[in-house]
Amino acid sequence: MNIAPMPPGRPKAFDSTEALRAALQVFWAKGFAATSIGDLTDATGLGRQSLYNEFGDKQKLFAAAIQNYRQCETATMASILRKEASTAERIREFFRVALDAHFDGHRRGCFLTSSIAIRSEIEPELAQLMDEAVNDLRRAFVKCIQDGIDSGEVSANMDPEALGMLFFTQAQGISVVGKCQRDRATLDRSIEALLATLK
Amino acid sequence: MNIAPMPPGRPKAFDSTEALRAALQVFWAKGFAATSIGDLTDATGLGRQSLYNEFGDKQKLFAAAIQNYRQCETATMASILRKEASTAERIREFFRVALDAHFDGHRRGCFLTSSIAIRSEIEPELAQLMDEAVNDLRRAFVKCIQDGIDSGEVSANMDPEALGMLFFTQAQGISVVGKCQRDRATLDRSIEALLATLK
DNA sequence: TCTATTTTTTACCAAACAGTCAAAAATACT
DNA sequence: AGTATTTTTGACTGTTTGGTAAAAAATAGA
Repeated sequence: MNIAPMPPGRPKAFDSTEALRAALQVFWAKGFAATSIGDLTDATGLGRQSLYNEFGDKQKLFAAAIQNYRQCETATMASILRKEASTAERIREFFRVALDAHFDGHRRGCFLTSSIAIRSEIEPELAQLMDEAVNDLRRAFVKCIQDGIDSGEVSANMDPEALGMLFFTQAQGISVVGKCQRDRATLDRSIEALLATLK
Repeated sequence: MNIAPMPPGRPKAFDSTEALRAALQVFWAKGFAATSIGDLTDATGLGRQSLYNEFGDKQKLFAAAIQNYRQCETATMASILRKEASTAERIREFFRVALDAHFDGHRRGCFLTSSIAIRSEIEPELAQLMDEAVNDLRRAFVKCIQDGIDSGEVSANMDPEALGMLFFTQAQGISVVGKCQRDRATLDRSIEALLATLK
């Protein structure tokens, strides 16, 4: 495998995905409409023109941020639901990690959840992108339930689509509720109550 | 009881709460940051100056919209949880009404849910307002569970705070998920699965 | 009809906005 | 060293923004 030959012209003074991650943080913290190009150049360190050269306009950059979030954060969370463990244990771990990240850190909730909540601020073409990204997680929940049915852990009478949707919706809800509810213990107990549906 | 004496000066050409409701619709549809004063004057029919005279600035108007939503929509939904029926039946009815309104109508989700999701767009003083408003609903769920425990319908081993939080979070989640999930039937079945936690 | 008071209308402002252009700077290749 | 190519810099544009000022219009009471 050859190393890519150096292209002619002045080399870029920034790392593209690093800049994208910085932009994502701003969109995540402020939302699409409330984020200005100035906010983005500040956060990325890129000059205005460099930002436009690299990512196109504000909306294209937002789309790229969604994609990056999907590939990094969403994929990581979904992978928890595919671990080698019982269905209940995987789901418990999912919510534990989600709540840890939330309460120990940013308290910003899921970027996709917030983006969907304000989707009307943005163009409809982006809506589809958000739907696809968030559906990765829903499908992962459904698959996790199905695994439990296959292994006999979960009753075969159960409806994996409905149960998957239930857990998925709860995850979305927590992303919102976590912003205005600082009592984590009650949220932990509510998840334990939810896990009882598997029995 | 006397009728209010007509004040001096030119009479207002609009109804204040009617204008507020129109403004609420715009904020609900577009979000705070993406709503311009022009959008608001268009929707209310008020002149720019009349809008400022009546409601103060954009943020104060948004606060008034939240209050109105709390008193109308949130209160109506919470009252379903206090009806004369079993705990399970009240909750089932709650979600039925919520999903009916969503899928038959605007598909905009709960105004409070969306506002909380983008709360960083707005001033922190408004955050408290949103928290209080949405907590009305959480408390209504807790009370509904407690009623079930008192009547013997729900096991006394259950934790009403945790279960109330569970249902409340699910309601918030549905408000988001409903925007990108057009399969209502699965949502209905997920609610039935959730109601099984009461047994 | 005149005065006091309030709302409406119209015009306006400075700031912020998204996006563009053209010149300057930095590199690879010859 | 010179040329081709690309990125960076900094200025610029027309528009939209939230908010305000002042005059015009509409009413009650005298």
